[in-house]
Amino acid sequence: MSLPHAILTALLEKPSSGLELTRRFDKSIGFFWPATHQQIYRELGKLERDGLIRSVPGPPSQGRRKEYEVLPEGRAALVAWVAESQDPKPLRDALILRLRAAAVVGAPGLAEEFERHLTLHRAQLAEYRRIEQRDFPAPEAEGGNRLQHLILQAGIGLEEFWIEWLTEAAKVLAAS
Amino acid sequence: MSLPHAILTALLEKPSSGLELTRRFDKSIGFFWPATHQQIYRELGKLERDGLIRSVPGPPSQGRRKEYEVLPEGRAALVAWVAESQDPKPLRDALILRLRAAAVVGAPGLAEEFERHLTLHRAQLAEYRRIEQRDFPAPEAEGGNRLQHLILQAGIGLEEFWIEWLTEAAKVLAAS
DNA sequence: ATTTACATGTAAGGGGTTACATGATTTG
DNA sequence: CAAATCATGTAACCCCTTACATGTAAAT
Repeated sequence: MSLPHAILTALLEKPSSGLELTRRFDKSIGFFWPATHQQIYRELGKLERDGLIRSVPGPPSQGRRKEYEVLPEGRAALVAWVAESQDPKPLRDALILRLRAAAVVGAPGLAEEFERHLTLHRAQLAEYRRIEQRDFPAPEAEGGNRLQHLILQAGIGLEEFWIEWLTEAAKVLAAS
Repeated sequence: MSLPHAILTALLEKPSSGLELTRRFDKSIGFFWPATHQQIYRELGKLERDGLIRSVPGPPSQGRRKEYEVLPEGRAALVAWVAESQDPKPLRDALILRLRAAAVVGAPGLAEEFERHLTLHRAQLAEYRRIEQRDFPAPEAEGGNRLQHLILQAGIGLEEFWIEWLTEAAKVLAAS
């Protein structure tokens, strides 16, 4: 039940159409909850049926832009969801799994794959750092954007971890 | 397509029945690719139909233990999969999402949730450390179990990251 | 014999991924 | 007016999750 609440969050910040939401996801919320336009349209339909959002009035027709805004019921649902008790989802990582398989059947070709992932993670880290310098140039006091910075720091920390681990693992793989 | 290869890996280490596999998953491969017995039985059926594994002969009947072993085709499929080019799956984390929502609608109740997650991650880290001391007491030379240790270190490093980040975030939430 | 544990399986539903379809608007 | 772009939507498939169902073997 995360995607609908991600959409409510985005719509509260700024009422938008489905395609706008898709684009905004691609450069902010999508960093930790990606979604395609198909998912987003489907959820927008459900949220409207459930009375949590509404589209601003106008002649309904396919292909015509529809702007959505959050209703009070939607905001209340989001507040409730934030405080819910939810266990963390267990890790599920295919690359670690492949390393595990390599320990059994051998690792030809896997070292290159680790190098490739290293490059991707370095690029992602660079993007996060760029955003950090743009949005948080100075040490902030208390306030709303302190939380935003924490979120970005989670992304940065995770990428740093993967880069460190992949570097060590690539070294071991190259030696084997 | 990760689960079938996880099963092939486990079956190569030791031919097993479905229930045995489920239990072995719970304390090794399941740490980074969890699976329930329903998933495992389904995949075992597919893998057998595809000719990658076989069940040792015997009278077929429901409720009777069936032991599976990997065929040469199965091993070949696993080797090919290890060397495949696969992009890393983007992060998808509900707790970060909730923090993002909290930055918009407020954070009542979220601090407790962060404390709870902290406890869970500390417990997981403790379990990993216990396994590490049991399986890798001395610094190893090169060899197969160097890869196994790397895998465990990934789990440890991730838990350490989350503990560090959750601690900082809980501090900020408490102050807000 | 009945209960308990073992073992395999079915069914329904949710969410994500990919490919495709269609209408509306803008641009040359 | 033709093409490109914008915008919304459908359909099929796969995997995971949860709840439930059924048969077999061992224990008392």
